[in-house]
Amino acid sequence: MLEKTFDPKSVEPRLYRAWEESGVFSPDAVLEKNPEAEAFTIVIPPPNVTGSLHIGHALNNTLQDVLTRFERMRGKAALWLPGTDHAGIATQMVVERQLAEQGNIGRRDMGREAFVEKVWEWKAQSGGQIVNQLRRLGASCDWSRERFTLDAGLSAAVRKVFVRLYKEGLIYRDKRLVNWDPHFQTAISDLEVEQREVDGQYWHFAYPLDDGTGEVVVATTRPETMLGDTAVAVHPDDERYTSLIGKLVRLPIVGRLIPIVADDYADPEKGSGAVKITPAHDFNDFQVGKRHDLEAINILDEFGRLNANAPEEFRGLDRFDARKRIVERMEELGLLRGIEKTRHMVPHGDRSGAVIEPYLTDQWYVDAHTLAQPALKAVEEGRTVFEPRHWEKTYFEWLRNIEPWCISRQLWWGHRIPAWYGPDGHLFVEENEEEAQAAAQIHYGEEDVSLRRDEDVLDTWFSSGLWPFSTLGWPEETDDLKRFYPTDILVTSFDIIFFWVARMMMMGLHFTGEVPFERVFINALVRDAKGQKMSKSKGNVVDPLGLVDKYGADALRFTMVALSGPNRDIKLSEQRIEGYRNFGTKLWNAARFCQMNECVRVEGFDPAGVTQTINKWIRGETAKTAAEVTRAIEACAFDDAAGALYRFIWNVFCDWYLELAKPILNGDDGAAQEETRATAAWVLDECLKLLHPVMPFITEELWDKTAEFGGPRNGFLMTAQWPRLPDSYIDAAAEAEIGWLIELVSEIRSIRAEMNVPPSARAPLTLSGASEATRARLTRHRDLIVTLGRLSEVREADEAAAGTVPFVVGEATGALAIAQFIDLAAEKARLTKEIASHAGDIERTAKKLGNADFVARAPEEVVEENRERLAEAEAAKAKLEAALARLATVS
RNA sequence: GGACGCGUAGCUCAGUGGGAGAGCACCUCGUUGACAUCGAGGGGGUCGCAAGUUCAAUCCUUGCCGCGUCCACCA
Repeated sequence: MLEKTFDPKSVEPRLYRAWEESGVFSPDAVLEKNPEAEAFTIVIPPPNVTGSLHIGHALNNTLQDVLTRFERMRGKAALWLPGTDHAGIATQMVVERQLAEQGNIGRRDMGREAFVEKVWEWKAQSGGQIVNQLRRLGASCDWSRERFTLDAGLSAAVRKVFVRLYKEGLIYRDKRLVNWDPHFQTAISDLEVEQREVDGQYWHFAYPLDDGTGEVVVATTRPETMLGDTAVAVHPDDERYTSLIGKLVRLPIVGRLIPIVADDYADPEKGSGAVKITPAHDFNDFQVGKRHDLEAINILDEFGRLNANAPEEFRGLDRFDARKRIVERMEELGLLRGIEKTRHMVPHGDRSGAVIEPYLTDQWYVDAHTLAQPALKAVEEGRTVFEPRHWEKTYFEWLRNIEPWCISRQLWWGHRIPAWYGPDGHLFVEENEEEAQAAAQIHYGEEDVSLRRDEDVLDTWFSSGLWPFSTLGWPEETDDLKRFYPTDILVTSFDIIFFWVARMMMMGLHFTGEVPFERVFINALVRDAKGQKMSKSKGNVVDPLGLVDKYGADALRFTMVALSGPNRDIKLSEQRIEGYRNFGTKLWNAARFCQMNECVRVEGFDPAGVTQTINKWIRGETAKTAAEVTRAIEACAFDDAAGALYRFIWNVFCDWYLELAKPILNGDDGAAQEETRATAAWVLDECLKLLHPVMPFITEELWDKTAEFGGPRNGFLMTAQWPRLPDSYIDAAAEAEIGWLIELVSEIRSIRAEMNVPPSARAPLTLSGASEATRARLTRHRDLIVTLGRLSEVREADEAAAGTVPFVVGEATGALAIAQFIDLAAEKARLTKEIASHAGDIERTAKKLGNADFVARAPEEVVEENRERLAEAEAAKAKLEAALARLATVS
């Protein structure tokens, strides 16, 4: 006998282990039996190796697992390829912090090799926890194919890609302004910069004209940058300044003579209309500098301190100290013309939180513009489709305005750039040192050349960009690559469309000639119950593993699926999870009911052959549900799938079918009983299959437990065949009949409740005005109606008698003889209200039908539908009016 | 400044050119052997506002109001 409730805590780990050990997560299990099986592939968005499972992962990975389990059950060689990302900055940060906590010497003292070794040690010990957390969620990843972005194979792929892009001219070195993170002392890409609004000030400085005829006032929020000023720009059409163009100002403190140039960049509307130009420390100024051939003077070192290009007194000062100092000095010089408070956006490093400095350095760049073109075309042509579709606009927007991608990082943890410099600085970009040596020997014509390898590593996203094909063995022509690439669908969130999706498209198309995935499903962002973004600082972060502990993985999974509608945000409340836990319990108890009533699977049972109306009906409802769930998952309409499952299992199977089956199961018609038992068992099995992708644990457990009384199963539910039920299972006559039955019982219940008839009171029901078909139905289901309506008997009558409570079902009038419970006033009110409601309906419909344009222009079936509605409403109203009249007579 | 999205029941959200839906919450009743993590019933909405298209608009178009997100911007 099943327990009263399902116990996820004991079942989940046991089942997961059983699945994993049996090898069913791997597509190889399918391919062994059917080498021709169609492939289905998802590569996981590799979580950071430093990460732990957050609610966004729970959502994202649940959806991937639903798709994978679904396709696996449909007989495909389904591969969900897992792995983790080495996460350059994040990991280096974690390990550095840990070294500090343990009182170790720092990274720099330790040296590169030793430090990298430490990171690998850390990875072996505590890295990749998240992978086990995914297991707790029930993720059916093929762990035998697990990859790491820094493993040997992926490293080889990275080197190959780098060298090829370099030789094609799509990777190059350049000296430009980069976003410099003084905390980590590395360049970062535009995407890693986060604009934050902060309090700031404008300082207005006067720069004296060299000829002594006056001054020019400029404003800045970064006074220290004035030390690197090499011009002042004014708009060519700004009449206030036309006479000054070409003149020189003497830069205060520094004493450098700098020109006043005319440039469209200067906006007469802003500030004084004159703007200081610091080409080495401002992106706009850099462009101005290029146009006017200005010197770019770098005044900072890699820590953000003032360097030797600054006057003596400022050297070595932190940029923010220097800022104060500059303001003081300008004030002393009498050149501070004003201070203005402001709130403005300031760039910060997304990892370090440090204020980013535009900084002039040599870095490696990818010609993203060139690579973007095929990536744009592929989506424009629909070779890759985003869902929801509107995200394509975001993708286009970014790719059409893409800037060169700075890929070098001054870190130690990552893919070291395969570039070597000869003694004269000549570059050799090769996949390994031997090849670089060989190239150098050819170049220099000497035997042994001493080469120095580039110190930098690559942006983590460079290797992530290769993920869909590098994980499958590229550049080798592996069987996996042939079979599983391009992948079918990528499931990810919108915040990495630029970082990751776009880069995979660029790299995938360039190196394989094919799109890396045919569909991109953008999942929602999980927020707290109030709709706020979860963040550690707000303290509203929900721990998915805590929820798994409390409610079970299935409940969390169902919640994620049920909330995955077309919206961009998901507001997660615990109440919702609780509700879906209850749903699992409901299913569990339905199985328990089946067990108690010996609803046992019958080998060779064919639902097509059932004869009982309720069995024909539930067979059709099951088929409809299977079709809907299939359609919904195929379309990534996850909420629809969850809704269809919930409604069918709870509101159809449990609320009605099992209730309707009770009289038969307890009755004495042996054949009907046998058929109903077999049907109930069959429906339960179909429920388990259909629900399995969303709630794998409880369904697998029930699959196993029901075998104890239903005979052994042929393998896991996980590998059972997905229901494919023919439309012929739907029987219109049975549907109409059960629909009528449900309506009748509902009416009876409704009246009983409204009249406060005690459940123990059994009342007789009469039915008048019934057609022959209805009378036949009545005969067939008399026992059912009596039981579910808690009636004493059901009679046919010529008309509803006085002292009864009437209601309308179809063409017939039912009447409950519950005179002793009738509150005349309440009953009068009820009838009046219902009559009014019909009257309203009649009025609206009649008006519509009275409109000649409507009758002439609306489709015929709509007109006909309205005519029927009008007739029905009029008939019902008439019956209720008659009842009201009788009521008046009685009183 | 540019782009995108959203305003439907108290809350969270589905939905459709032709009679407004679900879950939760709320109210009433209920210990009939699957289930109180439950059952039966009920109340509750001029579908943000305005105009337009249409025989017909919650749905399509435009404008407005409100909310949110992303991108750009440190004169």
